[in-house]
Amino acid sequence: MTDDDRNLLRDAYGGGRTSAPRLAVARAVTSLTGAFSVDELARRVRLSHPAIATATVYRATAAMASAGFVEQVGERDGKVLFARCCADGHHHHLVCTCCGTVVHTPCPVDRTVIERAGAQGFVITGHEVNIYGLCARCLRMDGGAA
Amino acid sequence: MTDDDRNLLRDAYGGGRTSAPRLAVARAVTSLTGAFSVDELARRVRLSHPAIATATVYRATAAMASAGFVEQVGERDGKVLFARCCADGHHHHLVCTCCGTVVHTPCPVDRTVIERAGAQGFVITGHEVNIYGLCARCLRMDGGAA
DNA sequence: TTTACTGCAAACAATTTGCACTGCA
DNA sequence: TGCAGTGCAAATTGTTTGCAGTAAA
Repeated sequence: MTDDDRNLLRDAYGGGRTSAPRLAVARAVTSLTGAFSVDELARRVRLSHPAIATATVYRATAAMASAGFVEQVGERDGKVLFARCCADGHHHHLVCTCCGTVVHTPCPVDRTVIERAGAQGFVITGHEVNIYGLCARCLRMDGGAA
Repeated sequence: MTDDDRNLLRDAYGGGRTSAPRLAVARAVTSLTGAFSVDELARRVRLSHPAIATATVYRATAAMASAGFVEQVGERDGKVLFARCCADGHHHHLVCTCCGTVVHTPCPVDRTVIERAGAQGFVITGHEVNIYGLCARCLRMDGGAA
């Protein structure tokens, strides 16, 4: 257990104990470049730690989400997608439907929408915005393959 | 079976047979003013037709969605929310988290977001926008109650 | 007569939870 | 030593599906 490991655990879980499974899950998250579902994360974790249970990965993911280390960035096939998120402030995510690459985007729900809602007596309390597309790399591969 | 019923069935399912369960489900949809989950719809249907199975309501809802008679407008408690939608063109929905009232709103994912994505080599292929809030009526009741 | 539609129940899959156990602090 | 964290397996829950029966066309 290095200092780096301790720092990672603190960042990922906002405190708590330093166990091997939690470290393995946090490392797996940092090793993934884009969006992932919990079971994809669990599969990745098991490459190096086959004994770690899926429930543990779910619990660790929930802890990381509440610590703000990962964010929910949409869903695919009925599974929730998460991604590591370093960006500050309110923003949303473009998720590549091919490789899962995540790009930040400012919130498109702007003053106009809020005012128009207000004009109808509606007060907006929250919103979900998930934008899907293809990243530059996948576009190239798609073009090359097709 | 009146002509109105036949018209409703045609609108709701885009054709197909005129059966009592399908008519009951379509009527229940028109009787609901806002967003509903499938099991809420099923409960409503059973007020008048207790024998109609949940699976039938799911199948009817899927048929109505593919006919464009209802649209998915978000989710709540892990359940997909649908609503009757008469609006044309691309738009999204403001859903009152209190009573389910649905209000249409233009798509906030505008040129700016698309261009910014394009600048990063990203081509947007789709998006989900669900906006939640409180409608005028619920705001008043909330204010009055609190 | 054909077959779309239905009811029923079982299947499914993502996620959560109960519980006893382990090992970090 | 105490309790957070874990593994395992069962439970939960929204939704789908297989199948045989019914009824619309």
